Amino acid sequence: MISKNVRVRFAPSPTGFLHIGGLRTSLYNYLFARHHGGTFVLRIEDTDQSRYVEGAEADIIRSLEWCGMTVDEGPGAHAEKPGAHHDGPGAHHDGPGAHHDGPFGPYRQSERKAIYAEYTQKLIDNGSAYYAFDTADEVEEMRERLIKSGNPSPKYDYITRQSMKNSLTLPEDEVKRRLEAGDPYVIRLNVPRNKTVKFEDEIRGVVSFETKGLDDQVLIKSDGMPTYHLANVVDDHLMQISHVIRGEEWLSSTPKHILLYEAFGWEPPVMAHLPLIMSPSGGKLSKRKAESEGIPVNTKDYISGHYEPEALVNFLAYLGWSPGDDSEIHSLEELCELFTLDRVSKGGAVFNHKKLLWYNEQYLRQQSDETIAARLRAMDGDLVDAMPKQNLVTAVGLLKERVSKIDELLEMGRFFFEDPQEVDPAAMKKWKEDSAELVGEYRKRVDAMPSSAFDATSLKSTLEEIVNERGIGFGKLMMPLRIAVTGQGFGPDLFESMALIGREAVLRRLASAVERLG
RNA sequence: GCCGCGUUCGUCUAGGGGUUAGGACGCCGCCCUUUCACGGCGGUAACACGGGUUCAAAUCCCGUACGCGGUACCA
Repeated sequence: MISKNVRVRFAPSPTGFLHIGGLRTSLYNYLFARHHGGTFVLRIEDTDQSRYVEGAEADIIRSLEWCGMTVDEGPGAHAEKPGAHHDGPGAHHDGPGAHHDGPFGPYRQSERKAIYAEYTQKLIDNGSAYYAFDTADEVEEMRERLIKSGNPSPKYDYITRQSMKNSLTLPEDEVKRRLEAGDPYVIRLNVPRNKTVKFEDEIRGVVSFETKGLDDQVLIKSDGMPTYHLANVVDDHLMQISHVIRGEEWLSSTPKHILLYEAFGWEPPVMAHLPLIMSPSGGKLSKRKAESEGIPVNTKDYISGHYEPEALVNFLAYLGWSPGDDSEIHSLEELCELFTLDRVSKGGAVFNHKKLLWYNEQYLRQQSDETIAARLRAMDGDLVDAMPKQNLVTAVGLLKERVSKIDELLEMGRFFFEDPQEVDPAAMKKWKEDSAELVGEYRKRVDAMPSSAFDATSLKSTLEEIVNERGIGFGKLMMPLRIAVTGQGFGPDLFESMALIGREAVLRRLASAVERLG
């Protein structure tokens, strides 16, 4: 049974735009938190200064918001709206020590250095950690030496540390002298030699590792920053995180974390390692792979690509989880209700872009024509403004069953807004010898129609007249007409479309097609 | 290499001792539509392999293979 205080965190590092895999991890954390009436914390793991990317944090926050996930605690979680206070432009509440983002702040690890130092000292004091003065080069040298002598995965461990420069091998006074002299050092975890580390993973069951396969993980780097391993344990404890739900790539470093909890004398949170999202060609869905397979990797690409956020959320939720029934479509609220960890699958899940598009269609079609029309106007005002509002709404109704994403409406419906500039080469196969003559005849009759009669019904009966008179197939005139009016071989109902485009433009396009296509 | 984790239709998955192994995406066909789609109906297609345990194994156990992850002063 899940205890009362569920607190989970999404802890991305701001090294780039939010990856789709990170977004799913975040989603599962969010769903779990909401399902149990718990708290969803966002923590920024910016301990690697060399990989820090400006704007990454803002991208993460924006991505979560776009999906509809609300952060309970984290940077900006309780930020006031600009202008709510009379602090004047440029007034800043953020910065080191700001705790208004939640009761356990700060939520950026770079702002918690003092905390890590304090806790690391406890580890030093109780012998669970030690100072190591070896330079990066020296460690590298050691590795190479070991590799040469046939050790495929050299480690700074129980054995090798005995020949390195650290507070376990150096005389006490030299350690003291080096520390006082300000010699650079790292702090390493003192991993015991022969111990079995066991823990129960909510998704995988009992997992166990032998400590002899682990190295003396660096806890504090020489720049004074903690590594992920230390920071994540200290923060999860201090922030009272109840469940750690993260990607499977963390599974093998979990024993180090367990060792740390033990060294501190803390109860570890419940662990749950999620299956990875895989690329269709196999392997973890990396940027390179995904993009070469036409899959956007960054959440921002889905935003700018005009995907429906509900569709992405729904799709991602089902990538590695299922509610156990035959349902497919669920809102974020419903997913919160349904989500449990015991229904998360163990194996990696291949990203299926076509299924995502199917989800996108579902969510697009359930929106009213008016809503979509308004969104179109916001997307491309210039093009869309050429058309009266009501006509645009009608056009949306004609088009929306035929596209996967909202931006495709602009492409497919371009002919509603402007005369076709050229004909789709694929469609030209349907333009035959007699097409020009037939289209010309059709134009003549439409021209002769009173403008009051210019509607879908008479547009259609006019075509039927000609076809019947000549004893030819419907499509014989239908397709050339479509090509002349839209420049395409497919699209919404032609007669409705022509009625919407209007008499003047239709006559103009027919004449132009007869002339240009012969 | 070593350590860990996985493995049910092409893909996402349900099913956890007795099922005609279910659904969804995709694909194919038919119907609707004198057009493209939507929609409706139908079809294709899976328990990685080998041993056990059992009256009975996709399901439990052990191997093997394959895949993936990790093996950093990156997260």
